[in-house]
Amino acid sequence: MPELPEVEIASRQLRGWLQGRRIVSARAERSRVIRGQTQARFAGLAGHRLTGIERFGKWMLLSFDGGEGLLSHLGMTGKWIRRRADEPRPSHVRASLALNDGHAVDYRDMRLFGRLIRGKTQQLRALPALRALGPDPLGGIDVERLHGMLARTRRSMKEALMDQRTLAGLGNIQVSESLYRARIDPQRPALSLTRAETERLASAIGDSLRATLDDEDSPEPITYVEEGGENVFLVYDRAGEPCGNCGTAIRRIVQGGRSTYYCPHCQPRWRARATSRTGPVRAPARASVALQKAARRSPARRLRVIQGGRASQPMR
DNA sequence: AACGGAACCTGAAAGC
DNA sequence: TGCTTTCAGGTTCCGT
Repeated sequence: MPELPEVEIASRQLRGWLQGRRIVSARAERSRVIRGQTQARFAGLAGHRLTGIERFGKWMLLSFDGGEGLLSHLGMTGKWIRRRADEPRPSHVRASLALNDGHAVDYRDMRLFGRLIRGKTQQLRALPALRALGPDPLGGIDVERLHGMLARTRRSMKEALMDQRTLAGLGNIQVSESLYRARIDPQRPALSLTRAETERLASAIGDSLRATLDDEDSPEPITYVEEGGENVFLVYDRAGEPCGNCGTAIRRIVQGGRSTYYCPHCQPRWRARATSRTGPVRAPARASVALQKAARRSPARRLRVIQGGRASQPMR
């Protein structure tokens, strides 16, 4: 389920779970998640302690003493979870770290699109997968650079923002959400974006990321975006529902094989030479009454609220 | 070099 | 009821 906000939450959780503990034993299943690597390499984490976790877009780099490292990408369905060591392992667990505090931290991934790469921290940092990434948007966006990146591709805004070299960490949800907030047509050629619009987009991306992060990191019941729960997004997965800003039905189209959601009124079809003087779409305080109603009528198909940091319903 | 599309996986939900 | 199709928040590879 992971885009930047979920990975950020995951890294904070991992930090809390691993910091100050020692890994008693480590094991990985033979699976796609570890591709060419041997299981013995994972076992080599035993005896080590976490020294830090960094996030680069959707990647997490866990550093351990002795220069050992573990690079983690959650793919589509990857997730780090924790249990007491004496509790049974859930399904789809591809790797486990047993700790000296009586807990085990598992990497669970149904669809196997995620990755775990073991190695020296130094080597991992040098991997092309990391080096090719654009800057992380949570640290603030360099508008000049973003404008430059967009200016050199003929692809649509949607596809340009999905490219991890543009900005690292945006995924299918955040791109739809950001373009909606910035009132930009997702089908518009990226190279047509003006400097002013790029500025608007940059702040929309920041707003969208922070909004999702806040939703998922609320102090009380921690809410993760997963199967079956409330849809906290403005347009994502809301085809047919009224736009919270103007009431027009949200539309779904497919770009680069992925769904894009947008409001045809707030994000009018761009035509060459069109001038744009519109301001950013403001997020309704929480969600408009209309949206909340709609959400109750038809709860999102595969978004589920998970509370207390644990899945309320194991994936089977 | 840049682009679009298929491939890689499993499971849930919708469609018939 | 049960079989088939569609869809899913990711990257990577391959042909044009």
